[in-house]
Amino acid sequence: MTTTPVRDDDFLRLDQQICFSLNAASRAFNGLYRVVLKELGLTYPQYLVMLVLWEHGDLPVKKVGEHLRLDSGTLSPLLKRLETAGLVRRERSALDERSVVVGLTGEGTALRERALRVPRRIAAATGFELAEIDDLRTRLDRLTGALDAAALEEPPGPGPGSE
Amino acid sequence: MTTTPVRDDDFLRLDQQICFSLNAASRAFNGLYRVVLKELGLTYPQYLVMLVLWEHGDLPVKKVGEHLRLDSGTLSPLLKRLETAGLVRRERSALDERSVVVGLTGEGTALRERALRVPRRIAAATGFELAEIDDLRTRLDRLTGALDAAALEEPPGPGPGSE
DNA sequence: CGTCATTTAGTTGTGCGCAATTTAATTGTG
DNA sequence: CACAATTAAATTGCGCACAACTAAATGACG
Repeated sequence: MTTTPVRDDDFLRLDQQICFSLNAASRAFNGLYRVVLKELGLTYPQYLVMLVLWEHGDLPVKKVGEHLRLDSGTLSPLLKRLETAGLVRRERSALDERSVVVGLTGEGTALRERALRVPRRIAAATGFELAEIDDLRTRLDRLTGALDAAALEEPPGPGPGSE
Repeated sequence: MTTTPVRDDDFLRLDQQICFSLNAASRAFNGLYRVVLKELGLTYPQYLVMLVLWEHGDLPVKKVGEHLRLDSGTLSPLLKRLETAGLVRRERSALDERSVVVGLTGEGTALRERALRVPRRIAAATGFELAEIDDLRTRLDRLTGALDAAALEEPPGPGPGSE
């Protein structure tokens, strides 16, 4: 361990920096997407769902959730809105009646053409080089992995091997 | 311009990576904070507000919002919950009756002692060196600045050209 | 075969984020 | 002083994220 000695007091301020910065960046992204996606009639999470469907084709709700780290509590109402908008269809799977398969309608498929313009506008807005974006993405993914792992270890007991 | 020629098609996938990674990291952070903050009875946004108050003392709602990039639509109900929890007090300013000053109660001030342990647990969970966290923070802040600026320029017109 | 655990969606409830609107106080201007 | 413009909070409405729970279908096992 290369733990640099830092007083809790200082740490509390450092902490605010990183968690807050990440939060702010995420919301700033969201704000820009809101503007750009408005003309497509999509919210940012809806756009993410459409990206998944455009890339992978028809998928059960479960699979969509795995791609986006979202559960049915979030996806069910969201997909219902996409269905109302005429972009997707939902049908019970014949093979497994528990599963609901989400598929693109013609309109949903067609929307992809208009969505192709979105990423360039977003990327341009960041002012970052592609390489830097990629580097940032790598670090963030590593961070996410570490945080998820930690969240699983935190709740049960404060030490190794209780219960 | 060092624009690497990339097809819109590829771009659409790259795009999913960066926006999605940031979103995922933010939610992963949120999840870990949820676990760690549970014993303090705070949500993550409430924790951010407390951090601001601990650092700056009593502040009008407006100032709290400036520190956190949040407006009264978010802060009003949040502060009401903190008030109900007995952590803060809200009083109309005598000098400017429009303004509501948010102040810590004794209980709110005391909570800081217990909160001092939080950052270390979070930082440990990331598995990142302090230097790397700081580097990441810097990049994210730059990103946020660029995105905010872009969001202000986007809405008026689609720019030179299209439509 | 029947029973029970697991899996998959959906529902409910709470809280956040933000746009749009409302209300009240303050400031600026003639 | 009167009156319009601005400012600060609060409220309303919508959508997302997540925990907790329900309902229905499937799979495992004696």
